[in-house]
Amino acid sequence: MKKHMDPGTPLGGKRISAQVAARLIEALRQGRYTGHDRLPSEVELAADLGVSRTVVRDALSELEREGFIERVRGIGTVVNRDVAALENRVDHKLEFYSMIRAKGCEPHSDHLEVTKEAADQKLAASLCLQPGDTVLHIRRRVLADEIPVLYSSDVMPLALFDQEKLAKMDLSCPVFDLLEHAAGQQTVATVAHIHAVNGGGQVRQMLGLNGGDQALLMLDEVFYTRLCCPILHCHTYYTDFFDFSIVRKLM
Amino acid sequence: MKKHMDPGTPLGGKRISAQVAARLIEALRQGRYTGHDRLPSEVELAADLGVSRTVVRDALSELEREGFIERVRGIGTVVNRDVAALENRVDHKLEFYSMIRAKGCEPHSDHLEVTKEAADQKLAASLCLQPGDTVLHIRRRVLADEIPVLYSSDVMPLALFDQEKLAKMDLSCPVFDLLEHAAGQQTVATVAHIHAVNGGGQVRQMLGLNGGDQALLMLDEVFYTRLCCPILHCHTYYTDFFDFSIVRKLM
DNA sequence: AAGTGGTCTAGACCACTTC
DNA sequence: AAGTGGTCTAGACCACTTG
Repeated sequence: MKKHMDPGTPLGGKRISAQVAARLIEALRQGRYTGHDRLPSEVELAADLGVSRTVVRDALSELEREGFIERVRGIGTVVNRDVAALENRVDHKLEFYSMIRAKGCEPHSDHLEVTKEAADQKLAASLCLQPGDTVLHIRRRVLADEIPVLYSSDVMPLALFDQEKLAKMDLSCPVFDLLEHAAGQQTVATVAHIHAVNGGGQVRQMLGLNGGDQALLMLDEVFYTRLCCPILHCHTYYTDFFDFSIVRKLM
Repeated sequence: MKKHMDPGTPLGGKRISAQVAARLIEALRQGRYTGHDRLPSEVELAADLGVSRTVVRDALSELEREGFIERVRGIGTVVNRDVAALENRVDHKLEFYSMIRAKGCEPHSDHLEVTKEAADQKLAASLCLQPGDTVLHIRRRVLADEIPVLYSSDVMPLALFDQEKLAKMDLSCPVFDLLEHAAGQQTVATVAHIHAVNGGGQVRQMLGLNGGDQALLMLDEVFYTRLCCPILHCHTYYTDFFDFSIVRKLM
């Protein structure tokens, strides 16, 4: 009998179901199956690609989770024509600089403020600290060309960091780089609260909105490591420069 | 040899993996595993519950998709202490009336406006119609006790409906009931765009905000059937009465 | 009756973490 | 070495839709 296919390939490697998923997503983005069209059946895909039906189902589960398709018993796998084209999905990773470049602008940031402060009770609770523990507070604004588009305030437990490494780093880099390189931590999920606000005088001034009546979208967000430990609390104020989208599954 | 467990039970029935998932979620909500605690291992759960590891993994996949847990190779299944307590998750179904009751208020709606209009090009595109096709337009505001908390504008293709059934219905009911009972359609997913706005004079007046400077959260949202057909376009303006949350997976 | 996706079992091997 | 989750195969039967 033929040897089984290699299972358990490393995550960064050539996981078969991920390959299949990526291939299908790419096909969708290029409009191969759009309209009210359907994908080939699971058995057909399995045969075409020379893998088991389970692999195909794993790949399709990925696509379904992301909203690209719906699977209907007795019917088939249906494509959502609109989802593949979405940008800035709040349910995915958001990278300020990429988002700005995607709109044809050149991103940069200024008004950087780095302080070490004592955590108040509320903040301590959200980051699993004791009130009074020291946190690293980084505030900045980000601009697209010369237009201010967001203001952010990031808070991390100072104890997380290797102080020597931290001292050597450029604090104007994304906080995720700080966490990764000076604290050895990665974030994999967040809990965010979404608000529409005016932002108060200082934030509005930073964003050049004093005098106008433009509302701001504010995300109040805690980031977690893969071990579900909260390590970052962000407040981010966005102008209407960005168009955020989200795919909701009504379960 | 022992007979296999019954597979393929109907969706509304007693699907084993869903039972396991529900049971685990309930345990999490009651704080059984919270803290930085872990769930029992997959093999252990499988043995405890008398099912295959696949069933357990299916259930855990569900929990992971919803953000309740993270699964870490070589470590185990870690619980996110904060997610189980979340309310009003934008990545789930939102029911106005339940949300209002959950805050201890009594919901009702008024200022209902029902019209039949011709779809402009933009609207037609979002609902897969021809420009000029007739749409059913329903506007209303919703109050918590006597406080206005949201204003919504819902648009559906008129052709979808059985006109006789529609005529018999109470148009002040949720649009989802109209779609289900007069058009035989259910929505399973949406694509939403999130904006912070002021809302303009009419909306602000409806929400009793003229004079103040409170910003509004606006969701511009298209609803799809399980066959990925767009059947409903909503614009909803929320005051800060609600606190919307979302779990983001950074993939 | 035939074809579709949905669920489940059983068994195997892999990669990662901890001891 | 032992234990964890991750991936894959193979096979079975079920529920739903269509002809």
